[in-house]
Amino acid sequence: MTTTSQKLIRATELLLRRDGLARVTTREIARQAGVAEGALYHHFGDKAGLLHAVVEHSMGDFREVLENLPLKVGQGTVGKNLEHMLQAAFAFQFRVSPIVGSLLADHQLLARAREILRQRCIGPRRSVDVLAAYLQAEQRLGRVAAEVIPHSAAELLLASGFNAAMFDHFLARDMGPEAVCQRIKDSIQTLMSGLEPRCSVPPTVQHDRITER
Amino acid sequence: MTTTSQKLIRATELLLRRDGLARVTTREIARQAGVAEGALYHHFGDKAGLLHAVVEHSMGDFREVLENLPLKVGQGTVGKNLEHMLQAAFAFQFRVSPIVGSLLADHQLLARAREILRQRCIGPRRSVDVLAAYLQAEQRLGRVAAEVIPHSAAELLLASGFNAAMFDHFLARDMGPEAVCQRIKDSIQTLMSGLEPRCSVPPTVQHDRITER
Amino acid sequence: MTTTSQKLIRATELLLRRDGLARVTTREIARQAGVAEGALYHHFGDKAGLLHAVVEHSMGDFREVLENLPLKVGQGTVGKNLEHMLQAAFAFQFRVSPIVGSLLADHQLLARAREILRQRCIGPRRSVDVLAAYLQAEQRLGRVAAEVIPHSAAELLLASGFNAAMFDHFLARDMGPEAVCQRIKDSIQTLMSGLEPRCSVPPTVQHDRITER
Amino acid sequence: MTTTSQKLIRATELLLRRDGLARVTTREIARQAGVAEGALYHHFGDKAGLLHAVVEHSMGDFREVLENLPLKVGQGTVGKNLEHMLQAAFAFQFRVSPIVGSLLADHQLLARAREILRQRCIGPRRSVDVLAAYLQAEQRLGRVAAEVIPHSAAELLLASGFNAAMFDHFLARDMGPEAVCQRIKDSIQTLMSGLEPRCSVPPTVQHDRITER
DNA sequence: AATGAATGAGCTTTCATTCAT
DNA sequence: GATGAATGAAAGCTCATTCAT
Repeated sequence: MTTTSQKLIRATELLLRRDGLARVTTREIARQAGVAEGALYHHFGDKAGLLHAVVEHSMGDFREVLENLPLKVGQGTVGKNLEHMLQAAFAFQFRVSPIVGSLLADHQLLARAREILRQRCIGPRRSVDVLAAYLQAEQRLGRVAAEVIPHSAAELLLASGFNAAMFDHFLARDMGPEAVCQRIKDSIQTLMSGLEPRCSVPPTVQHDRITER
Repeated sequence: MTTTSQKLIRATELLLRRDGLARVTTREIARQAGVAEGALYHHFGDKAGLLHAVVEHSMGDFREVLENLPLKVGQGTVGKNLEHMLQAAFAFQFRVSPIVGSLLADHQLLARAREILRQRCIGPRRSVDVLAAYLQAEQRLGRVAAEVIPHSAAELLLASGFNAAMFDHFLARDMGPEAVCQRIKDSIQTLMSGLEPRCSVPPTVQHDRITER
Repeated sequence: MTTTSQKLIRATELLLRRDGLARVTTREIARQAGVAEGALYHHFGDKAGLLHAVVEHSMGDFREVLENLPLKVGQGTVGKNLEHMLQAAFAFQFRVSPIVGSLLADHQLLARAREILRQRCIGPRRSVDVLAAYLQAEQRLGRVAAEVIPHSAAELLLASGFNAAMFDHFLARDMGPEAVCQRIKDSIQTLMSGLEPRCSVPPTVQHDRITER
Repeated sequence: MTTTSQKLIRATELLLRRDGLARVTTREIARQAGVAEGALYHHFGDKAGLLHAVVEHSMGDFREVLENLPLKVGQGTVGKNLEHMLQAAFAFQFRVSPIVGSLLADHQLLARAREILRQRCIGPRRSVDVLAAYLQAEQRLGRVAAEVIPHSAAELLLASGFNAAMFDHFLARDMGPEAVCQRIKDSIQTLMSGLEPRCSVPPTVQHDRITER
């Protein structure tokens, strides 16, 4: 059985992605959910309340993945660990991107959202901090190069996913899951190896695998 | 002398950053600019027209920097070239971030903006492509490691700046120019060196390549 | 044991005085009474039905006092008889003032209330008539001056109380019982003696007892 | 030429008297005034603002009459002076009665109205004070009986008019101007002469003074 | 070119009322 | 009798846009 609140949250997610907050009216949400407009106010107080419920719902298992990252230090390979984390991050970022965009368009909503995120220790800054801490720990074990600035690397990795989510949204394109997966792998490979030529690797090897897209 | 259109564009930029599009009314824009509401319609046709004028105005010299990037191939150092490009990119991203947010909140506006950007070859995809082409060229010269996936590296670098701009906006913080400059340098250093320990570290530790497709 | 209907009536009286009908919702009434909203409809049919029950309940012993007034003709003093009657009238007027206000704001409710009052011979006009009849009877006995217009005097006396009740409500002040009592006594004294100087009383006597308030 | 604001004020007065505030919608006001709903907000900010404009407009020349009352001390006859003042008072009270009633139904509006009245020194208390001061001055001249309590007499007189206005409204009756005029004259005559039989009646009958405090 | 009063469609929100449990 | 989630009509209000001056 789907409850009224669930119907409303699902309808809102759908419409937000399709039309953008500014075009999504409470009337339309109720219609799409197949319930009366009043139900929205009964369950969520107001439109903003519903929006925040949608954000919560969008978090999925990202939080859990974030909490477990510290346990991975020294386990498996750094690349695999990063990959797992970024998959979860991207799923989250993809779901919230329509809302984050909308919040930037309304600073009143934004202020309210910021406060909620702060209270729950789940803001964007926190993700960066957790990832940076992980990288630093691996650095101590010698599994990450000493020259690396952990915070900077963490930003680079997470920004990549967030950016991709925003672009998908911006360009109204919809990468399939395999494309997403490959994009994440590519980012990690690039960041793992670094731009500077390695001493041992002769620069004679030409490769061109990534150019046709 | 400041013309009426200039006054309107400046007022809009200010209010967009301060309050977000959803809270910015034509009345408020006119008041802030010190002109009548009707003037807005004389000069820009409608509110969306004004918005697009603001985007154009926000581009600054970024376009020029982008055009000149191919000429830098093989010149100076890769790091310096990237740094110069990212500085200009960030300045642009910082200015447009309030507008990008607003566009994501209103897919009708977004569609119109997308069309304009496509016509002018100035969309976000274009920046990535130009930067990727630059990196590939440097790679052919051996100034960038062979394992690097140019497109992926370009995304990583630009995403970093865009992300930072969005976060500044999201968190209502305002990094000073020096902090911005340092952040960009850090990103480049991190990406240049790569996460994997360099040759000096005994190469016995095998790291998993994530290239299997 | 307090029944559900009693709880609802009390809650309504309280909220009506505190917030005014326009701000009193059925939900709030139910909450204050500690019962479900539906109960209101079981017991009173609709919100207007509840309101009329509150009016009935507010009548207290005023009706009885009114009925007994004719029996007082020629008994005790005119002043004491009037005082007793006005005390009861004021208590009633004080209780109904929030409701009278509300009725004046909604002529649909008002029409319904008017009908009920007419059927029960308890409208405001009836009070004036009863009091006027009493004064006329006393006039025949020579205990009230012959020049007095009984209906006019009755209006003056009742208006005074109604007015005071409305003002208490309007000014959100709350005269204590002693102040009310004194005000009624003053009104009666003033009306008893009349404004015109009495032949026998020399106007040389200065008095100033009432000026500091 | 009738301006938009004037049209709105007139329409509101009409509808308020006919239907009561709770039944008067902004849509209906605009329709009756023959202007767009937005005009209401352009000129008065909100519905409450319009209401206050209606009150101001309803004041007519009452304020002026009130200001001039002190100049009448010792002039003409007390009865005529009172009559003139009460005529103006009633005209005002009659016009505002629909609004006063409505305010009592909505304490939020009421609070705002109270504040405005206080700032303008034009509340109901002020009228009583001015009239009481007049009576006291006449008392010093011996033109009003020494036993009279000026404040109480002032209340009695003004309450009479306010009450009549409320009743006209409550009973949906509409006294013609002559009836109003006569009622006012009757009230004054009654209050001038007083209820107690005059000297011609043997003063042997002791009446109880109710002054003990 | 510039003005700003006027417009009115459409928004979010409220709340008396119903009805399955 | 009692409950309270669900309803949906209708309210106050906003704001991009027009147009006579």
